[in-house]
Amino acid sequence: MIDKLISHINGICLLTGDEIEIVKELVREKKVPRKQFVHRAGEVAQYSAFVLEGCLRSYIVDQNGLEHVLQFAPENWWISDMYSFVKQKPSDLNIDALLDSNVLILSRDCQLRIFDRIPKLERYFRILTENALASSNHRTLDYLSLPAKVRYQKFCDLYPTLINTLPQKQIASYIGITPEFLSKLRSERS
Amino acid sequence: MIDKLISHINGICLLTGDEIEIVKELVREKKVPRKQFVHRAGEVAQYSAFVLEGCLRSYIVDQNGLEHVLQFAPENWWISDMYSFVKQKPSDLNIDALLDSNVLILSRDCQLRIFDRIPKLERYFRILTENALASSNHRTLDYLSLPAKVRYQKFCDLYPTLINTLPQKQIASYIGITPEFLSKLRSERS
DNA sequence: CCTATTTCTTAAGCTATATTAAGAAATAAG
DNA sequence: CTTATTTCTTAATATAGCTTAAGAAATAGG
Repeated sequence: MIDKLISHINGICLLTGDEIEIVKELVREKKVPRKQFVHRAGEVAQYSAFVLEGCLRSYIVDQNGLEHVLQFAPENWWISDMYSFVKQKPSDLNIDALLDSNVLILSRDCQLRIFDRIPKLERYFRILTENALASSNHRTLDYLSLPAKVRYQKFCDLYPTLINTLPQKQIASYIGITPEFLSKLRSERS
Repeated sequence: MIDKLISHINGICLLTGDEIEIVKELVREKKVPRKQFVHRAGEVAQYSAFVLEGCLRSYIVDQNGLEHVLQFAPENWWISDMYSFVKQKPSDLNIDALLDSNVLILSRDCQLRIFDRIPKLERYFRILTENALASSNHRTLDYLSLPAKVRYQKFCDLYPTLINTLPQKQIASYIGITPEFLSKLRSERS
């Protein structure tokens, strides 16, 4: 299973056999049943998680008790509370499993230590973070410039797998509308 | 002037005298008068820019001809079309100057070469990108969960300098509302 | 200084999306 | 299987924020 992570890293920068062994020692495999938390609002994020199977999400709960999804992490995605993980301060993100999942966890300590031992991995994470920022920028601009229907269509194009595995409620939350309104959009033809 | 960049880098990871010289050779100073473009939609982003004086912004123009601001970059901020800069593909962001400005520009080629020569700088940019992603996540969640008035108040708290130097129009665009509606919000008391 | 341009304000009417509610359908969990 | 829980749908009503328009104020640039 851990080979999924190795393949992912190798897709960005090739590791030697020794380096692969080091990586394998740094991460820990963990089962996360549906609805179980990987990180709770108010706590300092200890880990970043790489999803081997299943799907996690990060989200906040607002003053009215409504949830707002920041990120979905299906197979082969990393997920963390970036702010809390990097600054080692509490923030208000929650991370939990939407499906029974299996993940690898990496602590910030380990990550920082590994950056000194294997600069190639600092590069790997730099590139992942650059890509994540580019995607996030794209999402921000979509939110600023497009009506809900178009944002939904783009979501379907971008994440066709998620459309079939996740409740519509979660997708509505991600694109920033109520589930009732998404239901209405979907019932319109074209 | 270029020392502003050196100080900024030193605030994150200390450079040796030699390294400082190398950095100085890689960037180029450039004046950017108000309204002049640093990057145009449809082109491949050659440069990332570090603002020494003035203020730049990145934005898109939507189908209706309306502008939507992704980022402001006052003094000591980096700005680029991250997607285009990283992938070396065209995208639809524009970057121009809101005030007469003075910037340092760094090409992607130079940046990648410098990462191999001075790993410390790969670290510097990794950290900047992590912080930018954390901020972007925050903005996304604010947009999903807060009404315009609160988003405006948070903007005022976060960027007090910009409130006084930039046209309200630009700020309205950043927080995702029309200038007319921002004007209305501002006229309400409390 | 003077003029052109850009920005800001106000207000009336409009629309995309939210809220509430309640039943139907699907799914989870004993 | 059966029941409880969660999710989805529909529809009526409400509202935050948009559009349009037009004048006032501020600013840029000759």
